[in-house]
Amino acid sequence: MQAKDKVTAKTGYHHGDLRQQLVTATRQLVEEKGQDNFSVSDACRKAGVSTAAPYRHFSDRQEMLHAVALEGMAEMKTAFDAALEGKTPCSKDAIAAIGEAYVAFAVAHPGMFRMMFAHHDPDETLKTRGDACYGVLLQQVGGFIGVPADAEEGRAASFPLWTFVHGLAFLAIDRKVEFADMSVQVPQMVQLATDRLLVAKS
Amino acid sequence: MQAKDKVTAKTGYHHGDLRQQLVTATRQLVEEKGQDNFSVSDACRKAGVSTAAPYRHFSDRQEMLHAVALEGMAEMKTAFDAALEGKTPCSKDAIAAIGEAYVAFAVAHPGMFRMMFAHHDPDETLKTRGDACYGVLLQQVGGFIGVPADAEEGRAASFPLWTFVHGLAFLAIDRKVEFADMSVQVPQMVQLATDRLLVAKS
DNA sequence: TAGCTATGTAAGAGCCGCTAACAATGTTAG
DNA sequence: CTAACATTGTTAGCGGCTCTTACATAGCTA
Repeated sequence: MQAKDKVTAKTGYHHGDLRQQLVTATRQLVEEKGQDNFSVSDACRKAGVSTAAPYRHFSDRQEMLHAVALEGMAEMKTAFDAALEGKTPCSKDAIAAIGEAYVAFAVAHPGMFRMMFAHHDPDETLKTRGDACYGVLLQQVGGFIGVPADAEEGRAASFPLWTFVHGLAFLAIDRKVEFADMSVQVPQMVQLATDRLLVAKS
Repeated sequence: MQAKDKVTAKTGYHHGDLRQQLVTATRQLVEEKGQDNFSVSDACRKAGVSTAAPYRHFSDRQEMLHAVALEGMAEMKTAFDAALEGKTPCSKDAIAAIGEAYVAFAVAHPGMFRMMFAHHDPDETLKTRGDACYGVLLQQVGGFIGVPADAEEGRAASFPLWTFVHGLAFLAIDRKVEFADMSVQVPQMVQLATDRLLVAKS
């Protein structure tokens, strides 16, 4: 690979999979430099195409960033499912594991995580994928307290947990708290919050 | 006032208080359009000066945004002090009032609030003012559980509360949760979390 | 009032987002 | 097989942005 950091080499005039390559490039740049300092031109240089090429696949710069948010939300769902493996379903342990995975995901992909939750006006797809993530928690909590996954009672019990790990995630990635050993202290915090906040009746 | 939205009229060649006027303009624009869509040129138009003028007072665009974050952090401290008035010092009620004020501040000034917590590399002043805000909570919690305001035990008891309201604030301003009546439900949530999370021994 | 410092403007370099016109390639109907 | 069309790339360029340089104006002080 001659050019540093090219996402892939171009094979000919047509690219094959430019859209996904641009998403990947955007994602890398967002993590490296933050979404404020990301430029479409940067992504084009990484993908090895002209600066006009992205507009065949995205309506504007914002939509490129949005595509990264979508990708992130899908990956977080996968991370949640993985976190549950080996846990007793609907146990407090399983529920805490989701919270730990949430913060771990944010810390591993801070730029992408921020975009997943930035308020973009009209986006049903992102909301749907977000609901799928939240659904993993709802199901475990519902089972734990003995109500259907979509019951209002389950939502009331789940929301404080989400709120807590969401706050912890942002404090961690914005460096408002310094953990001596994040891989120890974050799970501790999450387990403490789960113990305190998770009760059948809210 | 002829030009729409001018922050103040210019009196002559020299301005008098351009720095503060630019901060105010920046703040207004950040709230209206978000920090991504804020431009130095916009702020100049609002202040009625040339686009080169800000660079006599700020090193770059980022520093203008930073000045807004500083202003916000000072105002949040004031809001905390105001929230404590009429409350029994070091009561659970007082502690919950700080949390409610935290979320209310974020909802009232979402653009500024986001900047107050965006991770900017080397900024001691912002951290100091942030510590002053956190100090209000630490003092109340310390008093509640009966330890000095700077005791490690007080920090351990306060941090989960901060984490929770921080998460609630971001979920609210990013519209990830829709409250039927925010002025009712947010205090309920905060009081619930305070009850559950605030115990003497962590 | 002369000189110094502070703070404004004008002009422009360089980058970016995005568009319009065009070119190369892939696809499909006859 | 080929002509027509759809797709997806390029080149060139407009307008706007950040920030710098050189200069102009105004307030302060000796």
